[in-house]
Amino acid sequence: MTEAANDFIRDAVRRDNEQGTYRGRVQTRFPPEPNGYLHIGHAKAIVTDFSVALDFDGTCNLRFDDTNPDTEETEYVDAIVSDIAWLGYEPAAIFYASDYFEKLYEWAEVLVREGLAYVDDQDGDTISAQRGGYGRPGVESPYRDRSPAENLDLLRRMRAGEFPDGSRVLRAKVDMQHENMQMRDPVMYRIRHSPHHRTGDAWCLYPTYDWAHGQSDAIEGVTHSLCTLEFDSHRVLYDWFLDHLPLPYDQPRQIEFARLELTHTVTSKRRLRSLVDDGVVDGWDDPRMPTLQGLRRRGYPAEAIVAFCRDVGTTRTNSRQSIENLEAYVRRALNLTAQRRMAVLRPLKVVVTNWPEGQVDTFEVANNPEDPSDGVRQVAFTGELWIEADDFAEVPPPKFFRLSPGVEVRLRGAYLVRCTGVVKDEAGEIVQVDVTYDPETRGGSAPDGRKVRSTMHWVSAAHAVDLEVALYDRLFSAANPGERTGEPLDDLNPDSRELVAAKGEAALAATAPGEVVQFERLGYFA
RNA sequence: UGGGGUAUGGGGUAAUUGGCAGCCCAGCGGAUUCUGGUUCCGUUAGUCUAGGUUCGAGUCCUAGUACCCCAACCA
Repeated sequence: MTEAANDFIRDAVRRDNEQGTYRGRVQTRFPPEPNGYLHIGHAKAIVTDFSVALDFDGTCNLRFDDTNPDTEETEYVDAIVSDIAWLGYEPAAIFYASDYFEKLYEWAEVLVREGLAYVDDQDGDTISAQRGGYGRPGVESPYRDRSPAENLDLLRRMRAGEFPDGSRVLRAKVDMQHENMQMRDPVMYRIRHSPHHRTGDAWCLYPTYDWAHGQSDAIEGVTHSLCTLEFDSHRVLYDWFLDHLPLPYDQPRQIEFARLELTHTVTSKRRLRSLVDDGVVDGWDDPRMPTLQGLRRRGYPAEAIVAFCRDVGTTRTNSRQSIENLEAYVRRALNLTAQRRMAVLRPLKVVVTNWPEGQVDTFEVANNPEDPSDGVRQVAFTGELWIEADDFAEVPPPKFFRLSPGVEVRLRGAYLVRCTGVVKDEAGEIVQVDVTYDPETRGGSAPDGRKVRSTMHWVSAAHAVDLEVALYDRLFSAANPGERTGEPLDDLNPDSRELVAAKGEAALAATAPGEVVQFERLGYFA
């Protein structure tokens, strides 16, 4: 055991180990359905599944829950595999529920022979109506008491493709009066003459989640099947199936935990898909999406996401984390590694009135003050600059330390300058600020030791580059060393461009040709 | 309407299982700082309600309240 983290899941595992339930073995799995891209909510499940296994020297598999051919695609499989790798986890093995279709079918025949499953000829609406409701018992299907022999014959013919979609299902024979709706003879197999992304046309019979999941766990030798809270009421059924089957390993245990929700963030695959399908965003990896690929392009380092998921903990309490908390982890990670650049989002022109005509000065600036080993860069200084409009106030409010008439400030890494006047247009808007620089303060410090209250970002007008393009590309490469997006903002739709500019209140520092780095918030949240 | 689950500062999450309610985010105050960043120090604020057991209750008991999940041939 590497870590002594404390939560109810680890407590349960520890207890199992003490009692020898699984002879000390710990095996989990992350079981996504390949019908969409992984999002921040999945990261929580991934971190939980993998870290519990790792903490107890166990293993965690990736298993695709591909039991519904109508919604699943290889594209999603590939994306999920690479997203998990990006987060830094390596599955012990990659499996598919579809690997087990034959075994599942074999086990279904076992239940049929024992009189624990039957073929129902009724349609979905009828079955649903017969199921009853909360506080209302269900009624038994007229086909419920078919003989095992007849059921076996029908099941085989279902598999052989003799019947059309929806005409028959295989149901578990449990209890139509059961207070738990999941136990009222749940459907195990439905007929679906659809090609499957892996098994092609081999099957026209597909297992439901309930019939596939626990059995897949058992086949793989999973010990602790961690899932989210909404499956709590399925646990009785999970156990019921397993109780009646000849399992190759010890019977796995399902443990539920609360999913991760974030404020201002949509984590419903259905709604995310519609954003993609309706063209509201450019794709699943649009930086505005809460998908792992979107967050990655937004500049979130994987380790920040993992640390966040670990620290919010695993509980059975439904809750919603604030996006600010996640961002705090992102900032913490980026602060250590991100190279700084000066940037100006809302430019205001500054003219250095005593600057020698045509002179260009070059300064060497540290890329990252937090990490001196990260090198330096050259930044050009001229007599015509841009500063952030917010950094100037003609009439400074209380506690405003930046530029205003008569006040001296430091232009980061360059010179101390003092404001000598403003230029306004006919409408009275300030269009230019005049300053004088002190040649003795080259590099930003005064020989006489005098202090200034503020240090500001600046950009040489002649040397500045398009922030939007730089911002997007740099954010990506800051989080993914060595890579570039290859598609700067020009390739994004106009809306997203504006959003980047408006919301990228990059705590930025610095601006030098072409680069941006640290930021506080960037993105789009509904 | 029946069953299941969950309640700890503004948002999250701990408490050696009955023994000083701790930590993160946010807020506030201060120090440092060539990023109003970072870092450091300090600080505000909490056990759903009402009873009960106990020397002692977030934890145990009783009765309430609020919220979440379940009636797909989705997962």
